[in-house]
Amino acid sequence: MKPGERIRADIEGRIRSGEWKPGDRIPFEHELVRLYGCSRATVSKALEMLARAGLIERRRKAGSFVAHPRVHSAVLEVPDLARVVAERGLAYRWQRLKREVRDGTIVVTGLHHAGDEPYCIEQREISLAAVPEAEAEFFTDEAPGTWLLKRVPWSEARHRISAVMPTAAEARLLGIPRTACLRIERWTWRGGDPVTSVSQLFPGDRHDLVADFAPGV
Amino acid sequence: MKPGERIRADIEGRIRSGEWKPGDRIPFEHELVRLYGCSRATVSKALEMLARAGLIERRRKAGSFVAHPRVHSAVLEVPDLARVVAERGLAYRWQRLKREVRDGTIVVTGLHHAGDEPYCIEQREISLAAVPEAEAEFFTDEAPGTWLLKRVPWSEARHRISAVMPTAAEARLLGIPRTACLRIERWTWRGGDPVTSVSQLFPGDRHDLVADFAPGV
DNA sequence: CAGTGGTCTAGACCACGCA
DNA sequence: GCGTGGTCTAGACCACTGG
Repeated sequence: MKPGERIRADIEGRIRSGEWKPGDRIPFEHELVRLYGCSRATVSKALEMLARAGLIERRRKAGSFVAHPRVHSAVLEVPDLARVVAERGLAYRWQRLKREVRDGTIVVTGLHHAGDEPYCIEQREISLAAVPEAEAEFFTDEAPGTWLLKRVPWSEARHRISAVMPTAAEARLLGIPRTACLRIERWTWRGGDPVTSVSQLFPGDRHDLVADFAPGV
Repeated sequence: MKPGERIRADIEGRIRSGEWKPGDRIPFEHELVRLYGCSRATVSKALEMLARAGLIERRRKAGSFVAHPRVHSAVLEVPDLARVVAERGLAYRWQRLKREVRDGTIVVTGLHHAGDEPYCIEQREISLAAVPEAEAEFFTDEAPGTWLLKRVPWSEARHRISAVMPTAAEARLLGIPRTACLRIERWTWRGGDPVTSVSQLFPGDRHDLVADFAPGV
């Protein structure tokens, strides 16, 4: 095992096992240099990775300390619908319902299907200022999300997840009674300018979201 | 500006502006060493940070490339309920409904209130094997989540978010009609052993979740 | 104001993977 | 094979900050 890896694994183990508790000071860099017989750059890099993973907190002059656990954030997987459907062994299909242009924005409405059943209602807006080539697209065969992923440069995004009752029209489209649905809204920017936004509506019994929190993994 | 910072900001700017597009190869490390007149360790560290941020992808022998954007994961904030309620300018209160012990597990049920209204039903399980001192706690004044955060060492967690209809009893507790609710389930482990799990049920119109995705920030 | 972490230089060896 | 990124050594200076 490489020296840096060994240091990281060793300290991580002591923290996860509870031997070193939140708030405890871990050895100074120069002490670790002596303990492990390697250079300070190696020790520093190992500590930096632990700090980035949220396991320790580094303070000038004071040293490095075992961080207090915070289960206040987690990594949310936002899976590709085609993949989710395929993983359940069902055929995926996109069905465009409507496409219109208003105020320099393309608005596309459609249905994602799993097998023969509707799975998700999607309403997508695309800014023509940000993605002018979208004007020539009709999104009949490919969902706009899939199309965008292949073309749009780097972006920031915000998601909002909520539980709502579907309108009568939405319930009809999804082929369900009026029961709880999960709504995911996503806004995407590029350099501060809006690129696209989407609202997806899932029957509550057919879709959920999973988020993991695992410091250091 | 420090050399490493300058390199990182420079490359990041070229990527975000679209000058360097996904799939493009960025200069080799030794070229950047020459361009910026600094050591390879500095260049390497700058590239490592960009790679960790997901902006570039590094491949041996081939070089480093601008990564393709993926909006497939995001950071989900899992806020402290007391804080959320306080931020809305309402009084927070915890009301324990039941506490029992079965199979080496404490099961606590209670209500989080915002102002005078119920805000969330919580059912919490705590493993006595992992947290023996919980046996002496009654959780009448403090929600078990708050109590645990102060005591339990590091942990891994998994969240599941879904939309459900409340049972008649749940709707009565929340003081709402039978309308869509957001359910958040969380399981927490320590070193692979279960520590606690919780199920929280919110009226759909009173709570939602926000997740951000901002590569490189 | 002493000692910490933060950052940098100049060099080196290695493993991997494309040609 | 050979050049790339991955990792490491040994040493240095600096900014910050806690005692």
